[in-house]
Amino acid sequence: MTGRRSSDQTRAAILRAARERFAAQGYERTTIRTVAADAEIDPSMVMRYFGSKEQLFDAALAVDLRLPDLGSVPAGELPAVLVRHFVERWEGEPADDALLVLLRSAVTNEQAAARMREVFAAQVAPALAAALGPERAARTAGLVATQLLGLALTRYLLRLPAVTSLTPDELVAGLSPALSATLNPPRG
Amino acid sequence: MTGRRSSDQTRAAILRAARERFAAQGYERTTIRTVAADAEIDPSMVMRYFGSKEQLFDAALAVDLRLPDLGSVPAGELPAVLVRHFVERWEGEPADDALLVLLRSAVTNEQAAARMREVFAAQVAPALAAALGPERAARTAGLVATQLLGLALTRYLLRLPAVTSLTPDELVAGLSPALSATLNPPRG
DNA sequence: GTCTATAATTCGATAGAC
DNA sequence: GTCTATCGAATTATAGAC
Repeated sequence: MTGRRSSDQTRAAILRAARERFAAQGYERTTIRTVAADAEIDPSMVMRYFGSKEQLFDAALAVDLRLPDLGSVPAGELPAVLVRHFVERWEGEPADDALLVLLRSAVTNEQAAARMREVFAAQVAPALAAALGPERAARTAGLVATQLLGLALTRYLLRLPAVTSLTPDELVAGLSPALSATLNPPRG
Repeated sequence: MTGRRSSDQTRAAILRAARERFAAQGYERTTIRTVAADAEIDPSMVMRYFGSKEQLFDAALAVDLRLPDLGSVPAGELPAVLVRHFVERWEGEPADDALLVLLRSAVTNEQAAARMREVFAAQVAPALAAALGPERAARTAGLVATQLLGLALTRYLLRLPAVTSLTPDELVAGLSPALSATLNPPRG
């Protein structure tokens, strides 16, 4: 037993610090030196544990949306359940840096954009298919993503006052009709 | 008359090259050297004309959405007009780098995010107010922005296959019901 | 108006002592 | 496992010749 942290503790501390920095500053402006300082270790330890800045970034991009089984949600409640799940995911305690890292980085970094497409294909699309059936899911998944990611973009990244000023309940009430219309477009 | 380009030509060439680079790579990965190479001049000329990389960036962020007078659009057609305007704005010829620079940069750069909020307040909000009246506009502008910017995010930045696979007409048809429901929420 | 040369930083990555 | 020292590369920005 030494006074040093275990490998796992050190590794976890580095990853936590890296996610905070990547989330706040993006890939380029985040330096291994500042991550190491946040984790209270030597910069060379970051290289030792993760090999390179790019591999550290890749580890920070791992995200689990924790979507519930949408197949057991009554059809009429699906829009509200979706909006509420993502709002709570973004604003829960502790704030989820992994989600922020992924979205913020995906906009300027092709490696992260590819991960975003993977997350969508592996987590969002199947969950929607369970609720809507494969055909309707295939037809509407893109538009659902547009609205849910649009919310994250304007509220958590751009911080448009017109969006940040809304309460979570107002967001659910305001966006559910739009999602509902997307899933069940009116005849016309 | 010399063989050299005029001041205005040189300045415009620099700005055009800068927008392309900022749009494709974001602020940090864009270097004055590559911008100068694209514009076929010496890097020091960029400094001479724009003072610094940050001031060049600021010049590249100027955007005019060219929104039409929404007050003269029949209420029922407003959603489709909005979606079509922005899709054409993004996909028109030539591709509008200024718009891409602004959105891409605003996600990781506070200077650009502030500009995005300014553009929203100065161009989007007044146009919506002309169509909907000040009260309804104030209530729905944030949700409208969520959907239109969400479209740009998923289609042009993240390039989600579920969104890029849609044609412009399919986008208009698919998103109009959602916008319509936002502007005229069903009683409930 | 345009270019050369270079100053002054900063960063990722490596080698090696302990 | 942790740290010191440093290399090599890249960048913004400036000074000054022509």
